[in-house]
Amino acid sequence: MSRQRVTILDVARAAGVSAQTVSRVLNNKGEVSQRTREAVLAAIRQLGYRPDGVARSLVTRRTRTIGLVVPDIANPFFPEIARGVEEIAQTRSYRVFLCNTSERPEREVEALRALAEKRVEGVVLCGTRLPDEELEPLVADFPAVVLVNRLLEAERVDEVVLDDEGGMYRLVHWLMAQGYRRFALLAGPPRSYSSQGRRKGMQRALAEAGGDAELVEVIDCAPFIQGGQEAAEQILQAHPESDVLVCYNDLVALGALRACQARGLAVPRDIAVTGFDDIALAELVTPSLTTMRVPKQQLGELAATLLLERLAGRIERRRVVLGPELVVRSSTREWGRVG
Amino acid sequence: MSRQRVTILDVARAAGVSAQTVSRVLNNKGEVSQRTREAVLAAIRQLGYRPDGVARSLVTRRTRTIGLVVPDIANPFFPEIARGVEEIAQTRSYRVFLCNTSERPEREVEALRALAEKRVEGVVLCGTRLPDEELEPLVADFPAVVLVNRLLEAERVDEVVLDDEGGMYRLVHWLMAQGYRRFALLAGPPRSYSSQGRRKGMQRALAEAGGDAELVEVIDCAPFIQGGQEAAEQILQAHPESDVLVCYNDLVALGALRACQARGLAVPRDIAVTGFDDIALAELVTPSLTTMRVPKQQLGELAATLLLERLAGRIERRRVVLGPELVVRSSTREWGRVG
DNA sequence: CTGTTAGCGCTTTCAT
DNA sequence: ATGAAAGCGCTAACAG
Repeated sequence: MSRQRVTILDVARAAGVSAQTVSRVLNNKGEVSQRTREAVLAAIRQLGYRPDGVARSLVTRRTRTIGLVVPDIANPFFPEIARGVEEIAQTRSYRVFLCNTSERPEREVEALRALAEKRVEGVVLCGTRLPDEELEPLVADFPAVVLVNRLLEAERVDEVVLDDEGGMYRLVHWLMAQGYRRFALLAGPPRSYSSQGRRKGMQRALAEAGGDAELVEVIDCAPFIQGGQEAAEQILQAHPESDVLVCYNDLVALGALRACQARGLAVPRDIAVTGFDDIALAELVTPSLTTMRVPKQQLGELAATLLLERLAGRIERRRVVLGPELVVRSSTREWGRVG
Repeated sequence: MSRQRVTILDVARAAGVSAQTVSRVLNNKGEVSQRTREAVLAAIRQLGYRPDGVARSLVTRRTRTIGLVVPDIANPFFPEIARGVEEIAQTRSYRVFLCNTSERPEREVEALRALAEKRVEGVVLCGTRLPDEELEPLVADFPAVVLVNRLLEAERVDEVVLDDEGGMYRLVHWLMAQGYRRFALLAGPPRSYSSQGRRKGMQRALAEAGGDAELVEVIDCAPFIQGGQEAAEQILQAHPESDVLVCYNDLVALGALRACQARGLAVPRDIAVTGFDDIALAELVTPSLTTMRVPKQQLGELAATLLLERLAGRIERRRVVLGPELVVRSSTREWGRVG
């Protein structure tokens, strides 16, 4: 393998034409006679020529590249989003830089800076922890930005958000219909956008119920199994009268399940547990989780679609709201079986 | 936000120096007086200048970019690998293109072509399905390639592989020590590298046992829950005397678990089930899975490390073999409790 | 310590 | 239908 790359000029010489003509057949631009086209193609094949995307990008000022920034690709919420983004991008010959921030805001900043220097045409930014005033100058560096599960009033920024509040409202509403009355909320990280929406949904549902149902306790927790387990232990200790642990997400719900098990409580007989997100785990654990399904891949597809639309020229901002869907499984009792 | 990018020349003019001097302070190269350095820095800040990585790459011939090709990022095996790769890459200021092939060989080819045009410096290629003769010319396009779980004798190619055979051998050996004698193998896709190794491990362990233990049936299956369930159903039907279903991976084992459940068989009392990989699910399902833990993130970290080492100048080829580790959980009976 | 010149590999513009 | 010239934004090489 030659370390010296073959360039468009080598091809031109081999085919006995100018570089310009080679460029034309490469890009199907301008008229080229059948004869020359074939000669050029033959030379390309023979030399194993591959156009240099870097040089091309420098002059066209397009990189056909976007960035995807996620807190943690190993968190089961994000791989499906990544797949959705990649899937759409690749249909339009875009490539995706994956940036993992390990949940650290400073690494978000760093990733965004690096992506800007790489001249990506746009960025899909998921679950950012950055405050508005930090985010604003950062997103201004890109021709297009789509925020997933975060709002920001800024030019050239579109948003794909989940209706967290509505989702939680419907879940709690349904739980009340099953006869549940004493709710404990394992609320997730207080500063997260999703967490705030889900809290509101819970509050709204309870407010509507009047004095009929009550929120026994709200406790913040890390959005992982461990966080859920610890939060649940506290709640079971302080408020054994709770009859359902409503969890920020499925991982927290798994932790809650374990805490119940550890105290010898049967789910859903003694106490119910609900999740949120519907990650793959949710239906595979025992008992399987009643949860709100978040269309994760669709979230990613939509984000990429909005990004590419804007790159294609759309000016006005768009915000798309996706609704989660109730999935009833075994971690809650069915209507009529409430004790 | 100005759509017209500010260039190094703008900075130079603003600071009253040449472009070269700006370049020097940007790259900390050559001596620059404190005074000018500050003037340049001030101009950079004031103009909001960001160096253009594309232009820079064109002249330096380095993109500080690598590619990561995976069959399916939503398959729980790969996100951790991706995290490992990204983690290492980012410590050296490299960025990672994520390419999802949806398990389709033609998309692997396409991804590799695109990465070559983007002039990535190297590629980490996971679980490729391409035959040697197709793979060879493709990898020749890159200064460095690391194959994960696949071997290929080719220049500038390093390999990170799992000791599938040894892992399966140890698992079966341990199962025999627990008293298991009639093995059924849900073997995964016959052409996969991992699958072949795991089959061999099983055969070697049984061969050593002499007539003491037997392989009741080997059945190929898709490496997912569904595939495992179907395969297990066939086996339970045709060979109800089997006393352990040894599964290609954890997902297959989950399918097997379901098939057992569907037939009213208790695991591990009536029949045992084992997995492979130790994805997050393995410890969360009921019964939790006895499995071989594959150090997935480490696989990714190692792959990226080898890649960067080669880019840094290493010439000789390296093959690193990682050993999986037995994790005993509840889907098998413990020694002494064999009925 | 700083500037000048050249050129990375390609496409754009303008001729012919 | 094809070619020549210019230049994208940067750094390498050399000069001073």
